[in-house]
Amino acid sequence: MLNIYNSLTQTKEEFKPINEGKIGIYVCGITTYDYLHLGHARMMVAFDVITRYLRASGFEVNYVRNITDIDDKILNRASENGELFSDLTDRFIDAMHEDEAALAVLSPDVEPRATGHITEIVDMIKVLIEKDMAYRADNGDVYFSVMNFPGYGKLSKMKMDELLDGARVEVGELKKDPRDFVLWKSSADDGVGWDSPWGYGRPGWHIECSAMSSCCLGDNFDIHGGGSDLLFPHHENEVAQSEAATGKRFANVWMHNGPLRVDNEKMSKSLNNFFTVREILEVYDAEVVRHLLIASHYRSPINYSEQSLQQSTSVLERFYNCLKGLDIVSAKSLTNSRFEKAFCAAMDDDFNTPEAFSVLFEMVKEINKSKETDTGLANQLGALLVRLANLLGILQSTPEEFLRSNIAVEVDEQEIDQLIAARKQARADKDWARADEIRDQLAAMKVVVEDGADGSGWRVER
RNA sequence: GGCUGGAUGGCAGAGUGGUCAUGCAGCGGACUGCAACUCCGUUAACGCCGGUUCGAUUCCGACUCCAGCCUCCA
Repeated sequence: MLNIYNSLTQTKEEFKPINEGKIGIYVCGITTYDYLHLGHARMMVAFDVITRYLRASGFEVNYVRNITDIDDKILNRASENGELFSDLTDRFIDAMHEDEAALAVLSPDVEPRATGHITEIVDMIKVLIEKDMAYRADNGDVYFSVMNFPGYGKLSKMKMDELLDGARVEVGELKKDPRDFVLWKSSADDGVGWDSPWGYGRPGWHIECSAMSSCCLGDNFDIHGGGSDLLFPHHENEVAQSEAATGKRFANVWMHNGPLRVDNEKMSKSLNNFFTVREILEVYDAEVVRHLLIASHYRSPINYSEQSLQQSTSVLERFYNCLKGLDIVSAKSLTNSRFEKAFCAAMDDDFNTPEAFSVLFEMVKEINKSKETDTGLANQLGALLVRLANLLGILQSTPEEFLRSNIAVEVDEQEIDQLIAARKQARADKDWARADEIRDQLAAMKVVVEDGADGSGWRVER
């Protein structure tokens, strides 16, 4: 039984798909005017784990994650660069795909772009105007009329009158109510835009997601996800637009991943603690970063720091040390194991990855013990460990690949092999001084020697 | 000010009305020429004040503090 926390009801609920065995999930993707940052990566990895697990649980998943490729920030940036906005977005969409692939994030099934759905957006706005849920302002902007949608605030739990208190006083008389938000923005005739019944313009941010989700998954679908910072106003506005337009319930379940902090502060450019995925991956292994992002529950805040990265490194070293020497390729993965049951029980409980990890660590201990006594069992457990870890998107390298490479360290394998051979001779001669000297030499190269019963192995120090 | 969430051992981080989270670090052993890896054992926590209860870190209420959102934001 799968339980998911629903932001709408603020409780964990037993998950029941609309159509038996099938799940439609829509996640708010990114606005593509710059490289992916760590907060984006957190969202992508969180929903990657979720969709991986849903598929492993037997569901047929249709995972839709949109791309906002028209927006003021995009237009401003393109204008600064002196390039076409579409060239800018194409460039950063490619970069996004590279970055998420590096983090082992599987591609969504559909990646709709706002600019590819202008027709649906315009159609939805037409319906909203017909239903008196939206109106055209004098300058050609179209606004959603919040006071005409009685359910406004049900997702974010914001009260209508309190919103009024908090709303900024708008300059001009375009909006009838300060809480109203834009559906269609008029553009200058020579600017970027599309023709519409209200004049030349471009879509507002919120309406894009309403139109694209309906288009890809239908008016009512199973799960809508995104970062918790999108809950208000973005998701609240989506609910209002979609339900006002269709008269049907929008998403059944709302899932929100928690924020990412850097050294316990909100990540922002002004605090100078802003990290892009690609600059982190120049220094840290992708699996280490990925582990950091799933070591906490998806709804909890994550603190990104040098120390947390170190901890994730230690964790992965423990896993890969355990896997070292196992023959998991030809071993059959255990089925119906108590470990797998415990792992699934954790994941079935609102995707509790920290608890799932604790099961994986129990397996590590069991495997390490079995290595001496029952290699067949160790191999089988190892195969299961890799299979379960795959649902989290980690342990997908071989132990050698992981332990012997480090993006931050250059190693010369030939030289290492020579030194290890020389040390082996010294040890055979019981020339411990010489053996230790060679080990120090290797250590200076960031190489750690590990002596085993069947010879000496090595790994790179992290 | 409003809304939402949180406060767990040295650090990270789950969870539970009474009995073990887990990882890192620490401590004591084993293994090792010495290490590393690994194993065995072990220390250590539930913000504060009340209430419910035989018993609360876990439920209820007050308080304090923290974070996110209320403005573009994953």
